[in-house]
Amino acid sequence: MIWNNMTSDTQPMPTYDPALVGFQKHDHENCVETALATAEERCSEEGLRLTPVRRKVLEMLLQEHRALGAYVILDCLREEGFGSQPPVAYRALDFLVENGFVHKIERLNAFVACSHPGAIHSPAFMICRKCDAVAEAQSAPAKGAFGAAARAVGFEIERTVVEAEGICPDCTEKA
Amino acid sequence: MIWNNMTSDTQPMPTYDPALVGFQKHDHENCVETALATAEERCSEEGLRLTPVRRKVLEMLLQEHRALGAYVILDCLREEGFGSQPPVAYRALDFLVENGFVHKIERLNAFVACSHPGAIHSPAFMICRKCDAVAEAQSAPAKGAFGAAARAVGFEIERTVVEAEGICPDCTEKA
DNA sequence: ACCCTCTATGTGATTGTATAACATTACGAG
DNA sequence: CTCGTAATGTTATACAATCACATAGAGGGT
Repeated sequence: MIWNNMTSDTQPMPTYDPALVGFQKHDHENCVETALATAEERCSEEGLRLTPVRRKVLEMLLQEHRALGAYVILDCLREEGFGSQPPVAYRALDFLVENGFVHKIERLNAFVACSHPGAIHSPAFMICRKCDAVAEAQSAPAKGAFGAAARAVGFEIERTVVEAEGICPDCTEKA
Repeated sequence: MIWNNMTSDTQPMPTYDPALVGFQKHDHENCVETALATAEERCSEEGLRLTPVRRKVLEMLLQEHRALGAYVILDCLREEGFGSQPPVAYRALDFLVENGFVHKIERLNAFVACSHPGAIHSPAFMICRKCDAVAEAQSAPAKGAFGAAARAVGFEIERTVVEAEGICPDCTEKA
């Protein structure tokens, strides 16, 4: 169990604890495994093919629990013996995003594993500008004043991007 | 229109009417001039310097009334005799965004002139996926359920990106 | 088994987006 | 005028995304 071992230095570069999701501690080891299992189950149910490349990308994003750029992902794929050209990563990401396993963070041009896959949801994100941690939450922008404005002018909303930038509780504490 | 001043390259003429802002008709000629005048006034009031490059970029974005990529802007600057390297465009855009004259549309990696400069506001956008038209509206995501979720976990929101993708009234009519 | 088709992968090349680093110029305050 | 700062110019490069085309596999139907 990693989740009460804050001093773990196995991850060199980011001063970021993968056991912190949604800015809260959890059993990281377990969550990766169960998420992968769930994904596999859902794919076989719906006739989707969670191929090795796609599975590897999803695993990586679950493992890191933060937003990764496409080229970081590509580097990792290369090291694992997969194709090394950008389309390899982008195609896997396209599949995962289309089927709700992964979200794209537009603000960062990066990708993050979905926190509650399966459930139909329009996600919203909180992005810490200090440590780059990303937490997923729910949003319903079409329900509020913005949705009313859209209806008023006759704009038909299909999808919304909601991303808040700020300081996460962890970085607030440190300051 | 600017796209007629450009060299006869392969840029497709947008099937988009600049007199349609916020998906509604308006006096385009007039709005560009007054917006530029207002910007100049505000700059001299606040000690900001609306230099030739910055002014040109703002004028271009007002003229087009749609989201333009940084390199389209850069091309135009080059033709007007300004520097031709990316930082020239990006620095001007940084200035305009920082001071609220222009917004960045994260979803498109593009920039659009602000519809109500001066007023403090957290903008929200509607982006038509057919014609790429962009309309600006107001949002207050921190007021709703999302804001509550942020407060609950101790995340301090500084800025939010709200962008809705869908079909604008004009394109709905045509279909 | 076979062929067929559709999906997925692999690869090279290219285009678009953005920033780092450093030199130079313009401007204002003292 | 001189100095410090802001703005511009330029080279180079990193990162993001797509195009085009070739190859490999998985499944279905005969």
